[in-house]
Order: sequence, then structure tokens, then C-alpha cells
Amino acid sequence: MTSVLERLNDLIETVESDQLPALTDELVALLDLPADLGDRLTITQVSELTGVSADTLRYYEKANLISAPRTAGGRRYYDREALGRVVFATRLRMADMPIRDIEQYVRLVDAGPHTIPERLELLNAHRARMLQRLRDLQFAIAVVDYKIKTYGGQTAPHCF
Amino acid sequence: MTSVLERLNDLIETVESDQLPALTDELVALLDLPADLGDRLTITQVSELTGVSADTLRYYEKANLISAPRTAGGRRYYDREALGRVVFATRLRMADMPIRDIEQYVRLVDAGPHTIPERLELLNAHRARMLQRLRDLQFAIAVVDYKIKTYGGQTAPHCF
DNA sequence: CCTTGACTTGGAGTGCACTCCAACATCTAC
DNA sequence: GTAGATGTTGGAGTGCACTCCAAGTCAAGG
Repeated sequence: MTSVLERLNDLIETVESDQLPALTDELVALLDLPADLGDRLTITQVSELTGVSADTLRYYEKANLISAPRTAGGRRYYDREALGRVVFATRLRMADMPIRDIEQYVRLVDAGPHTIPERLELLNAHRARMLQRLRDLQFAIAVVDYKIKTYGGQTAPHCF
Repeated sequence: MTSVLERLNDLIETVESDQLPALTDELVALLDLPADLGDRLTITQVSELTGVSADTLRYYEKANLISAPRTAGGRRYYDREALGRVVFATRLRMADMPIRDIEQYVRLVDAGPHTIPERLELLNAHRARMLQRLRDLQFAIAVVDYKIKTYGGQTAPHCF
């Protein structure tokens, strides 16, 4: 386990939900990002902080996943909250949530707080899929482990 | 955890490697497939047994992942070993191993037993990637859990 | 002012893993 | 022997998530 994961899990397990900090702040802390980030990050800075390419960030914006305001000269800038959105969207992508589903979630967020139940429903549904994926992956790892273990005594020329 | 995964893990943990049955037999048993499968399954039967579409089976053959001999009339048939190959390839795909890598593995198998060390290297390398993916997925789940938990006390209109 | 590098846009291109199709062949049951 | 299901091939099409490109704009240093 990564230490970041452990710390996040500890937080989730031990702290009352209304005492948990905003995800943006927490993730910024967990990811060891500098605390004195300005509120006007460029696309390249966000790219370097999150590991998401500038092209992908623009693509995410086209797909309505993340919006960034512009300077007078027409350039994107990202504040702490926008950074948090990027990080959260990246986690959902990491869990294979399709862009469309993330977009739907974003639409719900923008529609206001009355959509919170629906958002929870969406997150819970995706959580179930993630757990299934986790089990599949564990099964696949077990099969590979089985293969690795049995290779000691193999003799058949074409055995898999 | 699924019971199949548990049983497979038990097997890996407790049995001496040279006593483990052939993966084909074992998986057939684990997947609760009928024991009296003939040795001349049609593509549709394999598709139904494994959940891999007939089109995908043909695609895998084009990509040199699985080969199946033909009847006099030119139709594919699959024996137990071919079924095992399909199942194993599916596990590797389930773990996001690219088609090309599986193909490379198959090439090593066909090259003979002297490639076993190389095969093990390949499997171990992929195993490491699978474990990393597992950790990433667990982290993503933790972030979603965090979200789900904190939604109880949310008030900000645009919070993610 | 001018250069250099970072940024903008719309749109095209890529890679992957399927998935579908047409046109034809074969197998099974009646 | 014929209908209808099932199979074959090569090749085209799809969907997704990027990734790259050209042509132009903007910002900072000298």
C-alpha cells in the first residue's frame, strides 16, 4: 500500500464525515503539493502537478469535465478548486469511469446542491463497479500466480 | 471475495507446485463447467462457456493469440487445451495486458520449453504492473469513499 | 521593438480492441 | 434435397481517450 492510500483510508475510517477537510485541500496535502500554490496556475503548472498532459486538460475542458476561466489575454488559469476537480476527475478516470459519466457527475454538481442524492447514487453505483473490477483483477493476479508457481514442474512443450 | 478466487488462492498457497493440476482442468473445475466437455467444441460453445464473443475469438486467432484446427468443412473446433488458452488469455486481458504482450507470450510457448525462464520473467513483470494497478484502483476507491462520506455535510453549491 | 517561448483554437490523426458486414460455405433436421 | 441455422473469410466500421498539428496570439526579457 502507498502511504498516501493508507493515510486517506485512515482519514475515511476514523474521522467524522463532517470533520473531513475539503477534498481539494486534503488531496493537495496528501500529494505533497506545495501549500503556497497561487490561485492562478497555468495549464503547464497544473499538468506538472497532476501528471495530466496539457492536451488532455484541454480535451477534458472540451468534454465539459473541467472549466477554467481566462486571463485578459485569453489564457486558462486554475485555482485551488479547479485543481481539485482535475485531481478528482483523474481518480475517476483511474478507476475506468468513462468521460461521459464524469461529465454527468459534473453536470449534477453544477445543477446545485439538490442533486447531492443523485450524485451519491452515481458514486455508489460506480463504487460497485470498481469493487467488481478489483475482484476481477485479484482473480487475474491469482491465475498468473498459479501459472508462475506451476512453471517449476512443467515439461509439456506447448503448455501455457 | 468470490469463492472461486478463494479456492484458487487456497490451491496456490497450500499445494506443492508439482501437484497442481493443469490450468485448463483446474479452471474448468473452478468455473463450474461441465466435466464431460467434448474435445470438439464449436466457436459458439467456447463463446458461451467463456463469455468471449465468437467475433473476438476469431480476432484473437488473427492476432495469433489462439489457434484452432479445422474440420474437413473448414470450421474451427476447440479441445480442452484450446479452451484453457482462451481462458488464460482472457485473464491476461482482464488484467489489461495488451494483445501484443499476450502474443509475445504465446510465441514463447510455441518456441519450446527453453523459453520458460523468459515466460516467467514476462509474467512476473506483468504481475508487478497488475499489483500497481490494484493499488491505483484501491486509491481511487478510497477517494470515492471519501467523497461519499463527506457528502453528508456538504453545503457549498459547486463542491465536487 | 523584437525575439523566444508558452499558450490559444479547431480539427485531424492515432492506437487499441473489438464489432459488424457481405458474400459465400457447411451442417442438421425434416 | 432443401430450409434455416451456423459457420467461414477479408475487410470495413466503431468507440474511446487521447495526441498531435498548424496557424495564429500573448507575455517577458533584453
